[in-house]
Amino acid sequence: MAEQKRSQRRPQQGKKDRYMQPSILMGLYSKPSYGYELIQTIQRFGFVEGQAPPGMIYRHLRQLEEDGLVTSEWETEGAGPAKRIYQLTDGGLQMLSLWIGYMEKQVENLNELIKQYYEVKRNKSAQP
Amino acid sequence: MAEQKRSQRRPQQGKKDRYMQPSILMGLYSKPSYGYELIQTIQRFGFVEGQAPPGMIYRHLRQLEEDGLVTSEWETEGAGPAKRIYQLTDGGLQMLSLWIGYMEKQVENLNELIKQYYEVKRNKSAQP
DNA sequence: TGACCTATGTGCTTAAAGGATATATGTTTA
DNA sequence: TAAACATATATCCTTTAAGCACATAGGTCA
Repeated sequence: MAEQKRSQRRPQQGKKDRYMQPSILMGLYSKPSYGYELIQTIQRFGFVEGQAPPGMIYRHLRQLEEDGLVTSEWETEGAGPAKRIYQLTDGGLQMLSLWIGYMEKQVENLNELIKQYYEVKRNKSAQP
Repeated sequence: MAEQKRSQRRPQQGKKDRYMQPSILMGLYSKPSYGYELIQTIQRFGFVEGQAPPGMIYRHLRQLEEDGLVTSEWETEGAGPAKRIYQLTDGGLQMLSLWIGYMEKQVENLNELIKQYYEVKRNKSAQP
C-alpha cells in the first residue's frame, strides 16, 4: 500500500517544466496585463493542462518584479477589484529573448530524439 | 546580505526540462546499457549541459526498475568493475511511446510560442 | 443579503534536481 | 609494487520550485 504512490509515474506526472516564466513574459510582451488575465493567456500556450493555479502565477509575477524583469502599478479604474498591471522592462525583454533561444534549441533536441525513436522503431520492425 | 542568496539564482528561473527519464528510456531502446555508459549517451541528447551527475542517473535507473519499466542484471565478464545492465520492459516501451507523444506536443507548443514572439516583434518594429 | 465572479495573495507539503562523497575493481605507469 | 587513474555503482543531504489548499476582498446581480 505504501508503494502505490510511487508506481504511478507517467509523463507529465511529476513536477515538470511548464514554461511558466517564459509564458508570462511572452504574455506581457504582447500587451501589459495582470495576474488574473494571464491565467487565461497562459492556458492558451498549452504547457499547463487546464488553468494554472493562481498562487503560482502571482508567485512568479512577484519574483519577476523583484528581479527587475517587470514593473507593476495598480489599476483602480474600471469594473471589479483593482488589478495590478504588469509590463516588461528592458531586462525582461532580454530574458524573453534568451528563453526563445533556449526554446529553439529544445525544439531541435526534441526533434532529434523523436527522429531517433522512429528510426530505431523502424529497424526493430524490419528485423524482429 | 539576506538578499544575496536570491540574486545568485540562475537567470532563467523555472525548472528546466532535462527529459532525464525519456532520455534514459530512449538510450535503452537503442540497446541494453548501464549507468556509466548512459551518462555519455544522455549527454548527446543535449538536454543537460555537460555530463549529468552520476547520482542522478543511478537514482533514475533504480526508480525505473522499481516501477517495472526496466529490468537489470549484473555483468561481471569483461574488463573493469561489474556493470549493471538494464533493458526495457514492455511497460518501459509503452512509457517511452507516451513520452514521444508528449514531446511531439511540446514541439508544437514551443513552435507556436516562438512564432508568436517573432510576430509581435515584427509588429513592434513596424510601429515603434 | 447572500451568492457569485473577479482579483490578489499566503502558507505548507512534496517531488525532483544539485552536488558532495563513499566504495570498489581493474589498468597503467613511475 | 605501490601509487595513480579510469571505470562503475551507490548513498546522503541540501536546495529549489511545483502542487495544492486556503485566505481576503471588491464589485455585481438576482
